Amino acid sequence: MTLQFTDPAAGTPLEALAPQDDYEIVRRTLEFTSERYRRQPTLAETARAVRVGEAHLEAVFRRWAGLSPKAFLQAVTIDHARRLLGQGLPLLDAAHEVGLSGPSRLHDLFVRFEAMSPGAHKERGAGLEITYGFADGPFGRTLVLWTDRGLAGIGFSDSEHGGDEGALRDMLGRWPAARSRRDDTEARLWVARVFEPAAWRAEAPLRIVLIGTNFEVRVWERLLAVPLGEATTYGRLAAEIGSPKAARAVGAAVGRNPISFVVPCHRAMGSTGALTGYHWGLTRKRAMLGWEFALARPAAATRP
DNA sequence: GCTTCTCTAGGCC
DNA sequence: GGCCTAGAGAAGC
Repeated sequence: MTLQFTDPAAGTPLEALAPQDDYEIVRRTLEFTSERYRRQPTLAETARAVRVGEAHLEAVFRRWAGLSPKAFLQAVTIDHARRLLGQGLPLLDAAHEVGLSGPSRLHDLFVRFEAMSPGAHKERGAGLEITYGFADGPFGRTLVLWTDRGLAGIGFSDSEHGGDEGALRDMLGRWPAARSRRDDTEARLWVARVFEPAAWRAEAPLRIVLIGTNFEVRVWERLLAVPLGEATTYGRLAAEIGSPKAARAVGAAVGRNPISFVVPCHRAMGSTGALTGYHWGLTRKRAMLGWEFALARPAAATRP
């Protein structure tokens, strides 16, 4: 399927890959292995539990992440998370314009954000015109919401979250006074733009609108500055926005992030490297981190 | 190592 | 004020 992306800010036609069917196998693999992380199961055991052949499992992972199942699963262990945190991130000084991706972030999803005024937020989305739609993506069935100013929300539909209806209620419920209409065709274009690394280009930044309280928006902006393939902690985020003791409040704000994946709340974890939580399920958080790990280290992907 | 306890900040009603 | 958190660190096992 070939998709033409119509956002004037982003522009080029691109092939949609979105191997959404592979995600189900990846998800089951992650669930199985994280249940028994003490004793890492072999490929054969995993394939049996996921009810696919070993060769198929291998092929799915290579197609989906560009890594062997073994390499992928190593990338989502707690040890690896600790190593990510150990690297540390340079603190940005207060004057630094966070959120806007610089040219140095070659592999990242380039984003230009706009924050919704507190006034507009108080009115619970009154006056907002939201279009939404569902499309398949690499992390399952994806709900996208947008306004004429850019992308406003991303959520996921699965049985744990009440299917399409539950996901929609969750997302639209954040702006109950907004008017909304559905457009699945354009939603497919958004999903292709967001989840296709080839479309991440500095000269065609993704426009997003952050709609939240001042505090929430500050946390989300800071999250946008965490590079792909790296991780941070809630405590570190708190220190970076100038409230070093507010780790818990930061966690709450991160949990309310409306634009999942784009605002990389999956790159935030507890101080021990434990994943601690994710609005759309810990398995999905783990999958996103592993997927990004593969993307950030293409060299490691090809090594046996 | 994991679990429990205590002290938290901030948002929201 | 009171009530929630996708927290953190110490203490105990």
